[in-house]
Amino acid sequence: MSLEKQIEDRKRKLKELKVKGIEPYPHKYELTARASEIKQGSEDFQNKQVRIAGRVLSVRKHGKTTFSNILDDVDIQIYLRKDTLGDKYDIFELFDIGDFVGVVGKVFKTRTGEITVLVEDFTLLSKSLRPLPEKWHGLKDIEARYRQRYIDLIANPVVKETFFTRNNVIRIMRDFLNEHGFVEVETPILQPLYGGATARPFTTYHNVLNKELYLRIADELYLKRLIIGGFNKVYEFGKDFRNEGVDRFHNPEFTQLEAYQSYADYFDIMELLEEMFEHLSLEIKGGLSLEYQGNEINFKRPWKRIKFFDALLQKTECNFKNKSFDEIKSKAEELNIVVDEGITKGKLYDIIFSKLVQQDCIQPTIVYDYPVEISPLAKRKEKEPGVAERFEPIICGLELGNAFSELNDPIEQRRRFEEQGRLRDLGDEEAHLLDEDFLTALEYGMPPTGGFGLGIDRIAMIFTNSPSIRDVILFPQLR
RNA sequence: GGGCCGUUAGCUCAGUUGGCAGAGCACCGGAUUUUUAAUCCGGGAGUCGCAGGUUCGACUCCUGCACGGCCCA
Repeated sequence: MSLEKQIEDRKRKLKELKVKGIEPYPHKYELTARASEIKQGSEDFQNKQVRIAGRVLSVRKHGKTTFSNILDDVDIQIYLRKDTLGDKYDIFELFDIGDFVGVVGKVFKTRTGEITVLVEDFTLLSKSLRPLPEKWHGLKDIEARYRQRYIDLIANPVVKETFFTRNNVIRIMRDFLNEHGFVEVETPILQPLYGGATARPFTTYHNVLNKELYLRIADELYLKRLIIGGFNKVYEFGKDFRNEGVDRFHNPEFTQLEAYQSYADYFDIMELLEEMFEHLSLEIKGGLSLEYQGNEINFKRPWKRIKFFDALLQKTECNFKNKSFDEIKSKAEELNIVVDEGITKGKLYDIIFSKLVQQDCIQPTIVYDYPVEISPLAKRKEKEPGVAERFEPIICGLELGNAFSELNDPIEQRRRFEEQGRLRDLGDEEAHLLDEDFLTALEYGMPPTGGFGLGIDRIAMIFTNSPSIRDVILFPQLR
């Protein structure tokens, strides 16, 4: 039957129910148990009366008896008999798969041992007008799963598990930081000037203020202002927005955790992150290892640590440190890396690194001491010109975040911004903007500080063994 | 931006060399008092992603477009 006819038929049943004086959309229903409690503690519930509710998933009718499964937090079988329900039994004829039903009845075990509620009374809680996907193939069409995630959640129970795990990741990290004396804050998403990352922004407009605003690409510069203001340890979970392509690892809006700790440097941050990931793995997986897309990952401290230029040296037998742009470019071409016209030295480093090194970092790896050209907010390394105190944690070839000893010298920071300005003039649209207000704040003095940003979606991918970022975002961006 | 693959009933999928549009589930009618992918009998359900082209004839071949996926940039 066509979809239209099926909807018509359900509306017909809706009318019939109303004619019989049944309200199809009542306001509430008192529960005494959840399906999961009944199933787990079945002995305690045996022969006890319960009130439960859920969405009808399947109906097996045998004349004067009917079995049905309803989906609460888990699904549970209910059993209706004409001899217990009398005339009311026939009302169930007007129920469809997808309807919400409330049930009063006694818990028992069927012949085959399945925990079941023998229905003594039932109530329509919400009439569904559209048919659900079929029961055992579920909903497979990837586009439909993303566009109509609510159906995906009903049809594919594993999806709910993924998002419970995502929730756990965030909760455990938040608890961890709270226990380590960090204070959670909220900073502006609408910013007059965007900064803190190398990316293009989304632009919007405030009518009353009559000015352009940007959706933040990072929280960094505001959190540092709070360090300047005297917060010793701060963090923020929030959405950042980057106006770039959409693929398996990128969604234009994504969740980031940023944290800053005063009097710390990037080595302290490395240890903090290692500890946090160990803790996360223990809490979620019950151990230090997990499988991600066929790779066995172990979070045990200390992680492998390798310097940016040493990693490149190992791969290419070429020392890229302190080389001129032309030297790096010709070496890249030698390595069959396509170099776009007008690329900057920093971008070139970035491409070579992600092509040659990042892919192969399967176990948790800390790559540190990045080229200063691509680290405009990180402190320069003492006695090592060209290198900044910056690291990235990489797992399964996935860049999970970014961390520095934060640059707190206002004069040096101004020079770095000015250098970014030159790159912008040469056409690099992702170069950082000079933020005069931030420089003013720095001029008041920022203590030595270590900080990090972590991509929460990617971490959720790893802990849920999801191949695509869209699997861990409830409503991912589609065209 | 480029390459490859996909789009057929509400869902999951077949569709042969270009020759009547198919199945299972779901749905509708009937039988059925412990089923669980219930079973049995009967039924109807389609803008074959969209727009062109080739052809006597297109789900099928060609071109363009849209949406999605993977890979590359």
